[in-house]
Amino acid sequence: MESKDAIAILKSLKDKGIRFTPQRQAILEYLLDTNSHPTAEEIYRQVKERFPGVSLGTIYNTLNMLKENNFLLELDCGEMSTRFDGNAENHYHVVCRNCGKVVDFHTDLLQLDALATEHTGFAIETHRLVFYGVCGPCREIH
Amino acid sequence: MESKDAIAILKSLKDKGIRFTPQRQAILEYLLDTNSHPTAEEIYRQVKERFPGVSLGTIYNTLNMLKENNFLLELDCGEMSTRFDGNAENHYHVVCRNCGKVVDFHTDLLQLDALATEHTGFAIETHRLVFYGVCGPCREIH
DNA sequence: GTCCTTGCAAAACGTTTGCAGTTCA
DNA sequence: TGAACTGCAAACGTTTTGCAAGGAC
Repeated sequence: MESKDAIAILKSLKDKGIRFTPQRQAILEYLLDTNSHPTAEEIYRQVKERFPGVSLGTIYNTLNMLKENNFLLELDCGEMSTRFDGNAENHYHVVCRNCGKVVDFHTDLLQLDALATEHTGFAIETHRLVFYGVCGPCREIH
Repeated sequence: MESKDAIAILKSLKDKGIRFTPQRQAILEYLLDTNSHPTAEEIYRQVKERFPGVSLGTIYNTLNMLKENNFLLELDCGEMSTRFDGNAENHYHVVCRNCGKVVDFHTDLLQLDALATEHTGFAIETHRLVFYGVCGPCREIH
């Protein structure tokens, strides 16, 4: 069902001395299984249902480990708190100013990096693009 | 020297019942005069040199007021803390992964909004685009 | 057996809020 | 005069850190 496999990812990290723990497996499986862009607190609540004793510290520990290894994307969604995206592949986000919903949007805009390099002389490695607006359902209400 | 005038901006806000205070003038003048994308703390330190008694609360108060009135842009620069840009016109940012420098980069990419609307059905109002890479000087060192 | 990871609690961090006194209009 | 604003300090929510116990390899 999942395009990526939590177990495979964790095993691939063993070379770096990163250990496979059931908590990490549960966190990663949840992240790969959802497309809801959860906050750290939401991840904590979900994982706690399978691991009642898990601590928020472990959630942050694992999120930071995954971020450092590029298996996780951290999103800044305007005024909402930080959210996480288990899909670190190239895609963009659209945030509803009214209900806070975050939607993925896949397209290929690699030419933007070349444009930025040309203007600034930086060696551009990546970019982050977020759109803000009002989603379909919220437009009907207002 | 400045393209915008702090006094003119503050006077234009009087209609909304927003008062002109010397602290606000000092904060706005500093923001318009710098292109260094300061953090709230940096703004506080700078303004305190002219107003030794100014409080960090007043800095945040003023920054929020300016944000609400679209005279200020709030930036999320990856792992660094929030930074502010006194130039709220359409432009993009390039962040150096090595030294943290933030550089402006002006270009017109309004067609991106149309692309996002087409893909998602949102009424897109604005977008935020940040590039990450390594700046010229840092490339020479490494 | 080693040392990485865990849970817990306290601390740190950036930002917001409450309040009494002050200032602008 | 009266509402808006100030400085100060306490509170807030999120994230990080310290440490002793536990678990992976």
